[in-house]
Amino acid sequence: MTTSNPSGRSAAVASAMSTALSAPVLQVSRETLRTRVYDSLCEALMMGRFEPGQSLTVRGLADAFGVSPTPVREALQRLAAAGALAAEPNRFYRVPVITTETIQDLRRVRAALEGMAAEEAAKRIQRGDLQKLERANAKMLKAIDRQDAKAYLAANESFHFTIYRAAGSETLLQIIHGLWLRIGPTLNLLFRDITLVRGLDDAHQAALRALGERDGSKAREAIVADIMEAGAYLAKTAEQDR
Amino acid sequence: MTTSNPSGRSAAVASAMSTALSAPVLQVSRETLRTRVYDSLCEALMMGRFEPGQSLTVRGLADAFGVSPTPVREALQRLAAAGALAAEPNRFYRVPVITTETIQDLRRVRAALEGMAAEEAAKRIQRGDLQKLERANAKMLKAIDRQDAKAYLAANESFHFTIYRAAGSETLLQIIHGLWLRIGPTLNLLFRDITLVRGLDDAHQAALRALGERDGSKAREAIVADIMEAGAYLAKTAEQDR
DNA sequence: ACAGATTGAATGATATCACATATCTCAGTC
DNA sequence: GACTGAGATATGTGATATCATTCAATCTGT
Repeated sequence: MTTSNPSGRSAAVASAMSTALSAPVLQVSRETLRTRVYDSLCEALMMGRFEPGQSLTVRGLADAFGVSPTPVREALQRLAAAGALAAEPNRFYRVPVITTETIQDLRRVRAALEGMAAEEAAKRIQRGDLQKLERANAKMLKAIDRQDAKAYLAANESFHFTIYRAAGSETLLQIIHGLWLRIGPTLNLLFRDITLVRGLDDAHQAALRALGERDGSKAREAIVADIMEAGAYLAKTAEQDR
Repeated sequence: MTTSNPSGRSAAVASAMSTALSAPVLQVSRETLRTRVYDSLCEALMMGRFEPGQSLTVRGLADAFGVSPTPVREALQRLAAAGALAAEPNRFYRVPVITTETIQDLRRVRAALEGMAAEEAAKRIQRGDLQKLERANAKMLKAIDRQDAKAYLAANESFHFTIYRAAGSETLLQIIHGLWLRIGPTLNLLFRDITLVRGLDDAHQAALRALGERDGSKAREAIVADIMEAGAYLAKTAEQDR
């Protein structure tokens, strides 16, 4: 056992981690081990491979990744500093269980920042990015048909971040990424077992159209609507859980 | 010598650090060493004790703080991840020299987020916080009279963050703090040697009034104006330097 | 049988050590 | 005199060892 969490899922997760990391990317990269670990953990969080409340231990992950505790601890610390993990004093790191208040807080900030990014993206987006958006959207529709939540969420992430990258602001991109890291586990948990419906795609369609027409305020509106919709759904489902 | 930077200021800075940290805060705190180091470095960055371009070394700071390299390395890494320091591979950490493009980028994001925080603060701010704002403002005026840039900047920071804390969003607060960390060294450097003028206070007066009247959009406007003004001044001065 | 004390295992934090690499210094060479 | 390259030095990074703390299971006394 790599961790002591009650759900007992971490061994499986850890082995997934291990394979993810064991592709050493044999370029001349200046990539440090802790960066690799950090990136792997980010992806795991974003893809919902960790459940809220699950505990992560330094040694457990170090074994899973096949590295020493040092870079793992530093990656965990960085995630904790960003609010993506909760660090309990002298205990373990934990995937945070966020409250509905926090969800709403995040939603407000996301709406402001991602809306701003979308508006900016409308001015600068290139044809290639628009095509990329079309493809991501097509993937989402297919995922809905197959009821494949994982593929849906991956395509959704790709769709959004293609837009945000197009905004050309490194600052915005970093902050938005940090926000997604926080909401990711909870979002993905809730999406895991539901039936995906076509309606979820409306806001994306609107965003796509607005970006194509280079209409900044419409693009903003569409993204904000998407965030609000998902957030409302999330809050509703969280409410039911209690 | 604790570092090898050409300006040769780091020894003095380091000793200032040392005294800052050597007050061990003998509470039962769960505070870790790396957190203490991180906080000290944050404050140093915010107060302009480091110049853009200055290099910081793990071992140098460790000596200055009287701790082992480990917690220092982790604090530096965290700052680098937040964009408050630049990490040069197998070289040293460096206080970033930011471009005017980055300044404008930061300014846009700051305007959106700090404006949002001010608007929210207008709804929720308490009488006690308003008094705190008055005091901070009075300190700023006194600092202008004395031409004391350091006191001015400290009071300015206190003023702004009192507002942002009043907004009641931990998410916003963290992000804004991160943005200030990035802009801090450059901002403080430029303010160090100028003659402070009364006009700098206008936006703060307007913000204070708007918050007192609980007028959210006016409060937003005032804060945005303050950011834009300072940013324009900053860009102008940076332009002159070339 | 039960409540409190105790001990042992697990964990994160820190210190120390080892290593690869980038930069600098300064002979030696053309 | 300028340049090249080997060695020295400084640096961040990663691994390992040790420590303090926490928590839970066990033990003990009533």
